[in-house]
Amino acid sequence: MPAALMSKDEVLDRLLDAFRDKGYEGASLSELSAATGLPKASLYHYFPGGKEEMAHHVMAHHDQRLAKSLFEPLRSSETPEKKLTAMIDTIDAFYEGGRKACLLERMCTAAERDRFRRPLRRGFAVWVEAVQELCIEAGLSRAVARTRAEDFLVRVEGALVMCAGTGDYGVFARTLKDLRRSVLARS
Amino acid sequence: MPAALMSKDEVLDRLLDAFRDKGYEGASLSELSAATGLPKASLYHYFPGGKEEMAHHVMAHHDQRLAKSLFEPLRSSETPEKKLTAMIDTIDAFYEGGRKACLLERMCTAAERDRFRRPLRRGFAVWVEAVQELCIEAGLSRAVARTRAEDFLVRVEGALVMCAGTGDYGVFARTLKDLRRSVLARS
DNA sequence: GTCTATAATAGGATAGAC
DNA sequence: GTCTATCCTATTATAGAC
Repeated sequence: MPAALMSKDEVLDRLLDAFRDKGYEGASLSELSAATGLPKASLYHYFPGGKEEMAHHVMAHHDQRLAKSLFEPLRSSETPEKKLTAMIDTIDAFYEGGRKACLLERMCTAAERDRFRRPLRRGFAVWVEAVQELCIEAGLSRAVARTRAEDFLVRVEGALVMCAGTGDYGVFARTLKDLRRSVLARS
Repeated sequence: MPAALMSKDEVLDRLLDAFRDKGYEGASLSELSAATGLPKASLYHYFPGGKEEMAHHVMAHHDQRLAKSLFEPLRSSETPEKKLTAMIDTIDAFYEGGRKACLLERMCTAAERDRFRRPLRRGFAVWVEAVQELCIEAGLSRAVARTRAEDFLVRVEGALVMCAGTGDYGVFARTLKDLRRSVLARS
């Protein structure tokens, strides 16, 4: 990628930041250029398909990051409770307490969302399945685990929307706090 | 507004639809023109401030609609349980079972969101307060009612995001079903 | 491989006839 | 009040020098 000044991951990190801050249509090539420090023509050199290709690569990069920071720790030999705690801590950090938006949410509310249907479905599905497995491990039935996992995502995404709309980040903190105690609970 | 061919409310309804479908940056003037049947110049005649003014009027119109369909019924003399049921039925219809997006969510994830901070805060606040009052009426403490109400909004918004991302509208149905029984519950 | 300069197009906004 | 025709700017995208 950029000679050796910046790694591919570094570039993708910055594009990810730009997309999740501004959204797909909101992130202009000028901003993507500024965010990466690369002139537009250089971006096109790496991503001949333009903005759409950048977004696809960013989504794949996002998958990687979640896989490493969120899902990999779930495969450890800790108790489900400890793994849940770790996951929620990571989520809190990743979204900076509700101050940063979710890439998936930004992409699925984009006017061009149809072009990203596959990676979006996949992105949500992978996450839901990870939480579901954790619930199963904690002794919940497959069906209950599934709805718990979907509800988990619903509340994280919803809390991020509320924070963006109101500026009250306490909602995110309280949502995570409640999820810590409710996700794996019996009954 | 348009001579007498279309009422102001009709125009605003169509603009509302366009904005909540495409988002603020995604809804181009050409699309807004097509959605209303009015040429761009006519739109500028009614909204001299352009797209930003249109969005502000649409948000005010949205407030009106929610006030009438969601909040007004809450002032009836029915039981809180019945009023909650009515509210959730209305929500289900308004979002077409999760197939239609929320205007507030679309606007607060817009790149230009700063220009709509006031109406966004207000839009969320009015809604939260309405649900909070309902919870208080049902016998919950002010503090509990507040978190219940915020959680209500969090889950509605989150379910809409999940539906948009996955195409699985069962999530919205299940979320509403769960809210019907949990929002006013004691404990 | 990298960047300056520029083309092509779409978007927001207006002029001015009717 | 309404619409056709047009302007200006920003945006995506590319050519081509180095």
